[in-house]
Amino acid sequence: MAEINRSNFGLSSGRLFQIFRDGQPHTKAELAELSGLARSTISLRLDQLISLGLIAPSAENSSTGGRPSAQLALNENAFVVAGVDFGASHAVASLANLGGKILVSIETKRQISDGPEVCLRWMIAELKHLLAGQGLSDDNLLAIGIGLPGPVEHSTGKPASPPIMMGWDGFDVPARVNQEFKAKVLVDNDVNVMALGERHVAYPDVDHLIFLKAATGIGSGIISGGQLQRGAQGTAGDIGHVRVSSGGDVSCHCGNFGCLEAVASAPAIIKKLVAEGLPIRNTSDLIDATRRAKVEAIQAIRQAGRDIGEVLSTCVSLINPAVIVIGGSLSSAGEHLIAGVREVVYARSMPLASENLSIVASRVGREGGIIGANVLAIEHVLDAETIDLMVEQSIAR
Amino acid sequence: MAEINRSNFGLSSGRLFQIFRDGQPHTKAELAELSGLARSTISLRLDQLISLGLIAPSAENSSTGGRPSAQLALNENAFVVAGVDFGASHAVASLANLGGKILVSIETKRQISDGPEVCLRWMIAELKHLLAGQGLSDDNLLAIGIGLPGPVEHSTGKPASPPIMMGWDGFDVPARVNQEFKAKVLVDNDVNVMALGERHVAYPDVDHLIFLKAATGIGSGIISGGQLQRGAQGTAGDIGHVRVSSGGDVSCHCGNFGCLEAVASAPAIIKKLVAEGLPIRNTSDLIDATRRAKVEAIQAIRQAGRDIGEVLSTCVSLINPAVIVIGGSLSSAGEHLIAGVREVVYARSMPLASENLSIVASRVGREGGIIGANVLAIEHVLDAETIDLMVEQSIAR
DNA sequence: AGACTTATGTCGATAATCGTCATAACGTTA
DNA sequence: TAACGTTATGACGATTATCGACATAAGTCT
Repeated sequence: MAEINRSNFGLSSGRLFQIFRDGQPHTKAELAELSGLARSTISLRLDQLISLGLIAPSAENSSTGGRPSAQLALNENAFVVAGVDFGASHAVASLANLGGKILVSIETKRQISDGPEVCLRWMIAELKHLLAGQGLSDDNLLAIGIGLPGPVEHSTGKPASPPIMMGWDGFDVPARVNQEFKAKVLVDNDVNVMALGERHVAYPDVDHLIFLKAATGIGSGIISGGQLQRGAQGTAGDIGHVRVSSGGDVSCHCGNFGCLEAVASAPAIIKKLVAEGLPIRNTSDLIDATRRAKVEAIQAIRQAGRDIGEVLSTCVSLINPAVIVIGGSLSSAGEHLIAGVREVVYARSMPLASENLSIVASRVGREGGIIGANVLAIEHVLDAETIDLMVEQSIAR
Repeated sequence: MAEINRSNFGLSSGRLFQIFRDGQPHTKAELAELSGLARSTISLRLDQLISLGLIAPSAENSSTGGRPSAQLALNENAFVVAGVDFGASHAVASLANLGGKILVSIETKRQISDGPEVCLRWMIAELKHLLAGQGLSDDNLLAIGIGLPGPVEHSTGKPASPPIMMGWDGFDVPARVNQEFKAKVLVDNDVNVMALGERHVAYPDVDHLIFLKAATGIGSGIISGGQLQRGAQGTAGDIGHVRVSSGGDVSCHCGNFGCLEAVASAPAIIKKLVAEGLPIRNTSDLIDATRRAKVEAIQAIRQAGRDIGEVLSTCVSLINPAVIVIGGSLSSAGEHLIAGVREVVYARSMPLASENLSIVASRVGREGGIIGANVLAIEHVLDAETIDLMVEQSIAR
């Protein structure tokens, strides 16, 4: 019957579960030693997690002379989460398993400036559609991660004075979504979300990482001390409007002069090249030009890299990261952008801070947004407290 | 009211104790409701903490119609910790209670370049002396916090390639100290330590704070997300060698050009004023000159403030702090330095990041170092795990 | 003084955890 | 193939930890 196993002391089921988040299989004996609890107690706890589906037997262990130990591992397919990435003029919705593997995704052209009601209605309809396509009900969806192109107060899920998101300011995104899904809703800045995605895929063990996105705008997501840093108002990492030396008195749409974004963003570079007579209309034209080894384009990209590097060298002094990842559409232009970044950062940084610093191109690329959005959701779902709550509820009924 | 907060289940004595770290008195009923445990269980836990001396009855509560509840609060005098602050040419050793209140301190002129053996031997002798003066034995000292003027790998307590600390590179400070004291030894950069001190005294509830020290050198301590950020190599916050626009090709002792420290540090300002013919030999001459309203000195300090502000404006974009504290000997020069900082930071920062930003002078001043060093020690002592360990050991005997 | 209210400590009841033991599952050896 | 050694597992009684109720203490109010 419903034995009430309240984990009052020591490791609760949820905290025990954290051990499995590395994705590796573990034996009961191993867990018992790690936690200091008796094997029989561990068994009880694991039974709870197994009955929830979160843990499942994995490949059998080879014998060490006696009965082989059963291996248990995280069951990535126990539930699904959703990851949604809104850009300025596009949107992607996706479902992923608990391992962060994208199951399905769908992209559309959609203006963020259409406002929250329109955008979120699209998202909700699309998620319901994707769930149905996977043969799942709404209850299988435990959390929804959303990336938005502007500052977000993550604790409440409300956008904060976003410059390009008309109608979104202060809109209670989780409340709106929860009218349709009871899943937990996590909202964050899109660049923060991309930082999470990059870390999840390529640098799971790095605790100090800066992700820089260079595209129409320039922004960064900062992971320091293993945690995403959001700052007091949720604007941490907003480096697009830092003044750079080559900025001079170039005016920026923010109202100031000489901002990084005013000289090194895709529109800024295009504007400059057009003034030089090159027939470049958009970012993909720009990328093409660098692929065709058009000298002016390459030089412009490289200079943008130097400008970005100037700001990043300050970041290196401040944050002392182990890895800087360069992403965004501009980074598709081969190694030219990164070469410029490296040139300046390594010239300007103190030896101790730069000797173990890697400056690399994004490995996940365009998928970083939705992967990160899913990671945002997964981190909530697999949190010890969330798991403890699930265990409790499953005992209650 | 009747909501049982089970997420706090598994509340060990150490974790229960965390509630008392606010220094406020609490009643058993309050704790029981907060933790979801029965009052009788709470009583058992509290008995353990009381027998350790960590908790003690405080002022009686006024009755609300029935028997008044007994109030319990953190007993700040249960143990002592030590805080030691090494500067380039001076050193301070102190003892404090668990509330961070300095009990005694002693200062001396001492060159850090004398090396770790000489400096630490002085420290050990002085601490033994101070303890004896308080009528305490070595066992009453639970932890020692040490601030050093250079980068430190906090996890190991070893200085990392410090520029001005000859002989300290890689020296195992905790191991040396533990030859004499069994107390836990925590080592960190002196500016990080000052940030902790400032926060403890003046901004206990602020989770995003930057402390800037402007003196012989320029450095900063960054508290973000409630935690001191140390970076991958322990050099986070090292902003003295960020290039500033007014730096031009002024050479810096680090080997680079145009560093903030090369134009806005005390020696840099003095050098400039001397070149203008003013009779200024050291920092206190400089401060005096500003007190006597010497225009050249005030202008130089204000310009230093602008230079520092230039770097801090980038920090604001990156970290999005709620408070920036300006400390160090240069900040003693009235409001001139801060005025320069404010001028640039508020001009350069985005509205959302600056509307709730305070830029203020250090309130603790010279004592910040030792207070912070003690806080470093206290944070370890009052940590849930440390307390749990103490409880366990007291049960064992 | 007596009724009422609220906090506290005690103690039996109950639930959670532990430790032991019989058993299961494997390899090895006779 | 059977017997034996080895190691993991589940079950169950023993042990602890926690809970909940109750009697009592210490106040206020009438």
